[in-house]
Amino acid sequence: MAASEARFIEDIARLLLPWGVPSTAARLYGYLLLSAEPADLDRIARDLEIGKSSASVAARLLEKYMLVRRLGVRGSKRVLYEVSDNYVDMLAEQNRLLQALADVLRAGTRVTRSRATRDRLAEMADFYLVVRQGMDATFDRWRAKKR
Amino acid sequence: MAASEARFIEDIARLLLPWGVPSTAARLYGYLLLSAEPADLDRIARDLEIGKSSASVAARLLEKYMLVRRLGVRGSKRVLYEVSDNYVDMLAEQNRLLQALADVLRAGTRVTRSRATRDRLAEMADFYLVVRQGMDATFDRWRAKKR
DNA sequence: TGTTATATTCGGTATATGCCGAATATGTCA
DNA sequence: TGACATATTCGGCATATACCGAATATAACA
Repeated sequence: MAASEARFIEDIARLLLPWGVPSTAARLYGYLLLSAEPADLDRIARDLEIGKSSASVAARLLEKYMLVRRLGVRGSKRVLYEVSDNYVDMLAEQNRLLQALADVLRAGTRVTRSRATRDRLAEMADFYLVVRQGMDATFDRWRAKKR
Repeated sequence: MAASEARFIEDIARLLLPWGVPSTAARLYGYLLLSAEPADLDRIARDLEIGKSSASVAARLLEKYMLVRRLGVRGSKRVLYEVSDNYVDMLAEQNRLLQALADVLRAGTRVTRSRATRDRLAEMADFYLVVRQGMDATFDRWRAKKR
C-alpha cells in the first residue's frame, strides 16, 4: 500500500475515533473509501495487517452503522464489503439523536418547578428541533439535486 | 431527589453516552440542566451519590466540552457549575468535524488513480460541506432571532 | 504566616473493550 | 452426504478508562 493511501486511511480513522468508532473499524472505513472494488475479508486482513476475525467484526460493525454495504458473491460463501453510497442516511441517523434530545428536554419542562429552568429547557428543545429540521431540509435539497 | 428528576437525568445521560461522554459526566449534565441555581461540588457529590473527586473531574470535562460554565465565588475557593447557555457554540463545534471530514475526503481525491473512486470521494466531500454550511446558516438564523 | 476551606491530583482497583488465533458453524458443490 | 472454503464465534490477554478515597496543593483570611 502506498504511503499516501496509508496516510489517508489514518486521517479518516482519526476523525471517526472521537465518535466512538473503534480503531480497526475506522481504518477499515478509510480503506474501503479508497478501494476501487469491493474487498473481501482476506484482502482486508492482509492489507490492514489485522486478524481476519477482527476484519469480520469491524466490517459488520460498519454495516450496522450503515457506513458500508455487504455484498454476497454468487455461488460462494464469500462476502465483499464496499462503502455505502447513502452517506445521507448515515447523517440522517445522527439526526434522530437531536430529535430524541429535543424530546427529553421538552419532557423535562414538566419536571421542574422553577420558571427559569423550565424556560431554559424549552428554549433548548426548540433549538435542537430547529437544527434537526434544518438538516432534514438540507438532505432533501441534496437528494433532489442528485436525482 | 424526586423520581421524575432522577428519570430525566438518566434519560439525558443515555443520550450523551453514545457520544463518548462518561456516565458520571453525562448524569452531571442532566443534573445541572434541572438545577435552578449553580451547584457546588459537595452538593453534586451528595445528590448524585458519587465521590467528590469524580464530581470535580466530570465537571471539568463538561467544561472542556463547553457544556457547562464554571463560576468562581467571590471571597472563597468554592466553584459553582451551571449549564452553559451557548448550546449553539456547542453544536457549532461538532460542525468543525464535518469540515475536517470534507477536507480529508477532498485530499483523498488526489490519492487514488481510479476515476470512480475519485468521483465518489469528491461527491462525499461536497455533501459534508453543504451540510456544514446549512447548519451554520441555521445557527445564524437562530442567533438573529434570539437577539 | 498559620489555619481553614476547598479543589485537584494521585495510586489502586475494577470494569469494559479491542484484538488475536483457535475452534466452530455454515454455505457450496461434487 | 462428504469435503472444502469461508465467515463467525469464543476464550484469553492486554490495554484503556472510570471511579474511588487518601494525599496534596492552593486560595482566603485572620
